[in-house]
Amino acid sequence: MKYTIRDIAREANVSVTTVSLVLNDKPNTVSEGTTRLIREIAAKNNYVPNQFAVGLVTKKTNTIGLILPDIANTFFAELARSVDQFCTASGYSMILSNTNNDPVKDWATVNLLINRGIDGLIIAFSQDKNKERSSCFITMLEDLDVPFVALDSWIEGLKCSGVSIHHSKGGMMATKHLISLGHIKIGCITGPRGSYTAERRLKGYINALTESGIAFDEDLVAVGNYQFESGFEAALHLLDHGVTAIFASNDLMAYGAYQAVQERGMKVPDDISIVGFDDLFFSAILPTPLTTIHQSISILGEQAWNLLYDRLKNSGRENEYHQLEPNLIIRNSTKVRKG
Amino acid sequence: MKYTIRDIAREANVSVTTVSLVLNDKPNTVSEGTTRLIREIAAKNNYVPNQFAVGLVTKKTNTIGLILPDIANTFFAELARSVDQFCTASGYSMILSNTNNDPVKDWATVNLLINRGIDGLIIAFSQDKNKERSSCFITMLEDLDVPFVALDSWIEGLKCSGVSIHHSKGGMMATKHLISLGHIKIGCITGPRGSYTAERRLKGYINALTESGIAFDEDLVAVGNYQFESGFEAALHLLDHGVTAIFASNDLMAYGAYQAVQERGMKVPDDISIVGFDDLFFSAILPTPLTTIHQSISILGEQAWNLLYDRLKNSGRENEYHQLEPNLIIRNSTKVRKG
DNA sequence: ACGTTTTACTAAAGCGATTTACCAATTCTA
DNA sequence: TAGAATTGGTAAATCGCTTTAGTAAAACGT
Repeated sequence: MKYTIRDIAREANVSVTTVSLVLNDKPNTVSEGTTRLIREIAAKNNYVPNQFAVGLVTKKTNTIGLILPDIANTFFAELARSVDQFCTASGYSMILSNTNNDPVKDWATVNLLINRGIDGLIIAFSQDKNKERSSCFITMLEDLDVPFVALDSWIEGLKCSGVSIHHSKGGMMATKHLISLGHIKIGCITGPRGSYTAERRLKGYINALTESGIAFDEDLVAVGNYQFESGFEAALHLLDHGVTAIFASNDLMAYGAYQAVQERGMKVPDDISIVGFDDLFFSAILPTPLTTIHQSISILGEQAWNLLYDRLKNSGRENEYHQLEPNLIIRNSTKVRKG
Repeated sequence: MKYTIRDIAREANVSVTTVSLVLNDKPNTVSEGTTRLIREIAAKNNYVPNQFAVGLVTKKTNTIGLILPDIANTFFAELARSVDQFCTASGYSMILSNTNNDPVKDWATVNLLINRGIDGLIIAFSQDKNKERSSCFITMLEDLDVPFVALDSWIEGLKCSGVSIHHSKGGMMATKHLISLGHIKIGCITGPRGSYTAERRLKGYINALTESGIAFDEDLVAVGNYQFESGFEAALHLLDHGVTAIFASNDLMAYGAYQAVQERGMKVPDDISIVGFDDLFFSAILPTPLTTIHQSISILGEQAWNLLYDRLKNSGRENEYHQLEPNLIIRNSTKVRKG
């Protein structure tokens, strides 16, 4: 049926112990000749150990879980690729789960993956408005016996390791850039209420305004859901309030804003300046390339993996939360205010 | 340490066999009282069977593998979401692996996943120019004891189930559209040599030309690699050969072609018509929306899952290969030839 | 030359489930 | 009332690996 360690042992005329020792590079005293022979036979037969058997003994699966709110969003897709790349390089497999931004599914998925026997978990939380549920979730996560790290997002109050861009600083940089161009009526399209990333970016926007002595105006904040369509709607609303510039909490919504500006018969950046957040691949190739806050997705993925890997190999680690420096990329969608 | 079936047995004063039978709803003759007792004890202690032990015996994990060449490509990202959605709805988990379009990694990944104990596999093959290796791969796949279905792509000669768009028909529709607008010097940017999808789409292009009595000119075919940058380079090359229209084998390369046209100081569609393939989300929101061949990604994912599920539940199925009808979406990037 | 190391390897006990084959007592059936 | 069927279970093998505790023979030290 399947080629097992026993078959190698038989072929090499040694015991399974010897084979196991050699193939796992465990300290041993097997002669060089035998070692080579075993390796050759294993390679020739394309031997791969049965992970159930291994896992049953070692309690390890060399598999991690990655929980993402929206894999179809380019940002998360690239994040998935990055994490996958680093974890496969370390000999781990990745189980990917998509939660459609549903916090209840976050919960369910964590449980599911735990019972599938993952060794660790990387999770980009869905937004959750429900404080009580969140706090149950926190308890459950902190009681988990597998290590996990938060990626991109975070739940207020959760003690854990994680990595994300410095969202509020990013929001601040974007807004200050607009202010430096002479804009005063600056609209903000935020992500969904209850989303950690959205709240932080909004915070940055508000801080920038305040620091520059511009009064914060509730009416200039429109709530989106990080999707294109919602950016379009929100921008329409802001345009009606006479803004001359818009800070969109992600690029996708910024694209929606472009469309809204066009709909109103105006032009980016001549009439309206727009700055986004994420720096998706498309932002650079747009006919009017988007000024935006760059997130280094591969570094995000790498650090998330490194944090998890540390804990996998060395359970007693302290929590670390890394915040990556945002990077303002100035392109053609922003310009000095007219008149 | 962990609560096992043995603990339940001890607590209920029965054998592990009895517990196993009850908890798995296997045909048994256990009395109602004992059954209830066992269930209660299991529930009280929050018993979850060790999946390694289960998998070691049953060889089932309720997990499938999805192998994709490039998760960062929006097309595949959406495909992943679609497959994930349908398979989680049926109680399965999905392990996602990215191969970076490396056929050697296809091989390795299949083996890896098999040994991780997946029950089935959905695979979008990487292109492979190496005929000999392909044929080894085919042998290996056909000998596999888990069911698999090919998605989007296919390996020449492989007997299997699968689903994809009708690539060549799509290529033909795109090209005929250009011909109907009066274009004669039509360039084609193909995907990588050896890629099934690329070859089929190219075939459609050639057939359209031939059927319309236009001589096929090798010089008007430029090879890309499905990435933006390669589309840019290829288009530059084609423009040098005086084409008035370009059929790009995917949208990403079509975006590259837009850029090349701009670089040459020309305009889409006034000077150059462009048609793509995939109909990514972005194609519709571009300032000059792209005329393209629409693929229904969610149907692709659904059908792939359905085919696999059929085999999972009912191993004796015959192979089926579904080809989805392509759909030409006419937007603003194509126009009647000048002059 | 005799004890000690080192070298090269092995037997066997798990890991935690499933599953097959069987058993003893009770209840039917003809 | 004897044999068959049913009821209510169990023992033990097995899945494929890791790991501990050896062992026999060769090499070494003095």
